[in-house]
Amino acid sequence: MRKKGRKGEKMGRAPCCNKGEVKKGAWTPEEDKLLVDYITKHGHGTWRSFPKLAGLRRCGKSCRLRWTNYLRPDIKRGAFTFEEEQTIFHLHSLHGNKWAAIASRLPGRTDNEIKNFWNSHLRKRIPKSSSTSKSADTKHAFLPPARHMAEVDNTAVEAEAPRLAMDPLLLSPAGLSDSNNILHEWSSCDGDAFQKHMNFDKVACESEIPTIGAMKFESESIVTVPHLAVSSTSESCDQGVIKEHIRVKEEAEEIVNASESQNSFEADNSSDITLDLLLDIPNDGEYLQYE
DNA sequence: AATTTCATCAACCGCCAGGGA
DNA sequence: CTCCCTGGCGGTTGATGAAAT
Repeated sequence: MRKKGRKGEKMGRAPCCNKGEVKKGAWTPEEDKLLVDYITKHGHGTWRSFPKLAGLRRCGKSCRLRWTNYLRPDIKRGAFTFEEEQTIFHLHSLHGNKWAAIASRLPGRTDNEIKNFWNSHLRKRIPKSSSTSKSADTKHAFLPPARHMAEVDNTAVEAEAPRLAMDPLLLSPAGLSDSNNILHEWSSCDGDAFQKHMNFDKVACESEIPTIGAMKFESESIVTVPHLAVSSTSESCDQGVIKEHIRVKEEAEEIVNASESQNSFEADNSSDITLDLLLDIPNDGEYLQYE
């Protein structure tokens, strides 16, 4: 939702500060000291007026960012721990790229830091689209072609919602008009499957890739079905993944069957198709031939 | 040793939501 | 109710150093 410009003003956003007068780029130790000293003594007050008061030739926004991302005393620096990685994966599976929300659950870590860590480290462990999975390097190969929840952020869900709502296999009598509800429901399903597969991954593959749930929309609820997405470096691990995947599919079948018994509006032969859609399994079992 | 490529991360940019006038 | 200001957020960029050639 864009807001209207000011009366009598050209459309377009007014700059937050005079670009000609403010300094940009890396902060110097002197600037850091000025910023910290002032905030320590007076607090930051209004960020817009902060630079002038603190004697800095910086944009207020830049000052805020420098403080919140780097100079704040409670910031924890250094490598992320395994537990933190797990937490990030978990929260990302729930919230998508809501870095601030994720950061709020990781004391001492900033949204910027988490975002960078995700983009430079964790994202690489997520499978690319199934069409490219076969040619992907085997070091970070995934079975089967699965869609990580990381890719199902708000935008994706919103983009998918109309299509899903029109999909006869997934059609819900209640409709899917509100993607926030989808996310909400999704979030409310937090946990067990994810944790289970995190543990599985850890034991079987020493991998930290979480799983996701595939969604099936029912009249008043969403059923989540666990999904495998495992980074693998060994054949034995792949075998384990396949077995686990089969087991998960069986579990999913039970869930789908149970739901279908309450939703007779669906086509009779839809369950298998729906299940495969839920699991993103190619019909020809192509992924099983994966090398 | 020089050059190129890659990875990381601090910082910037533009958009949005919330609140006050 | 509308407009405006501010803080906050997420995506992207660019500087820098490390690794590879």
